[in-house]
Amino acid sequence: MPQNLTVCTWNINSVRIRLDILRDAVARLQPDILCLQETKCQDDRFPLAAIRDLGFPHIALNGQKGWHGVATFSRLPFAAIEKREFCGKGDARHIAVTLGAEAGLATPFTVHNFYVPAGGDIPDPDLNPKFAHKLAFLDELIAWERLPEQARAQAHTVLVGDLNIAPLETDVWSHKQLLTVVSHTPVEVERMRRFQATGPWVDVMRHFVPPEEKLFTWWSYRSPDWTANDRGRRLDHVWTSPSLAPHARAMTVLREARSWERPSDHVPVAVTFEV
DNA sequence: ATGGTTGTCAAACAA
Repeated sequence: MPQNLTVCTWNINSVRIRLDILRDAVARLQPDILCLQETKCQDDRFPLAAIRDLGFPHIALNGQKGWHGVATFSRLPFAAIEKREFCGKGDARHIAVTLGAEAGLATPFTVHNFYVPAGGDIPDPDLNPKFAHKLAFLDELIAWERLPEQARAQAHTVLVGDLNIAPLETDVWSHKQLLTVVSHTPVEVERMRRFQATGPWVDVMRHFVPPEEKLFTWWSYRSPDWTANDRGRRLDHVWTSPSLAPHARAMTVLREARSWERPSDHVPVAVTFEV
């Protein structure tokens, strides 16, 4: 029996102060698997009861005090949870969950949830250690041996998260003006493409909104009115293994969430798969 | 060209 699985990703920028709009996002998107980034909450302070009340009994956490942090919630049970550390810094920037037979799935379904370093303001690794860290993080992703090739071909895998890079010209409000702005510089975009080629990973959001059209998931807080000239970027992504891409049925970028009370600067993105 | 805002945790720092 095929079933629909909706996977949602959202950089929530503090999970504890946004439980109300988290509830609204869940009501709108009805995800089966919800991946958050920038939870800014250590694991022993996580609002587990509130998440369970939203309909997610299965919770996988990788948090730290004050900043970063990722979390993945599920309506269906996990067969496995895995966390990876990058750049030997102890940062909480990745968690993966796998759903299997316990969740009623014949083919295991793995979801990687990433929070890639933002990279600071100056796009020069010699002058800016945060940009150097971002590039080193991407180099580790490129070198990441996920699965043997044969297993990779059969597995259903999703990679979501705030990747902090807008690769296409239409992923930013002005390609020309952002070429020297961290998130859209050629050196980052080139590394992202190399990482994408290792899967290979399929940019499934662009199966629903063609690459010729602008598509954003983030609008800066530093603008008095985010709607005024739509100066956004697509920093949040949903990638799939080639085997899973044809199973994608729908995609939503919940733009309205940017206007909710006390919003995150990112909005949720959801993709529904028939598996 | 510059500065603009938000969150953590209580002074800077990160985004």
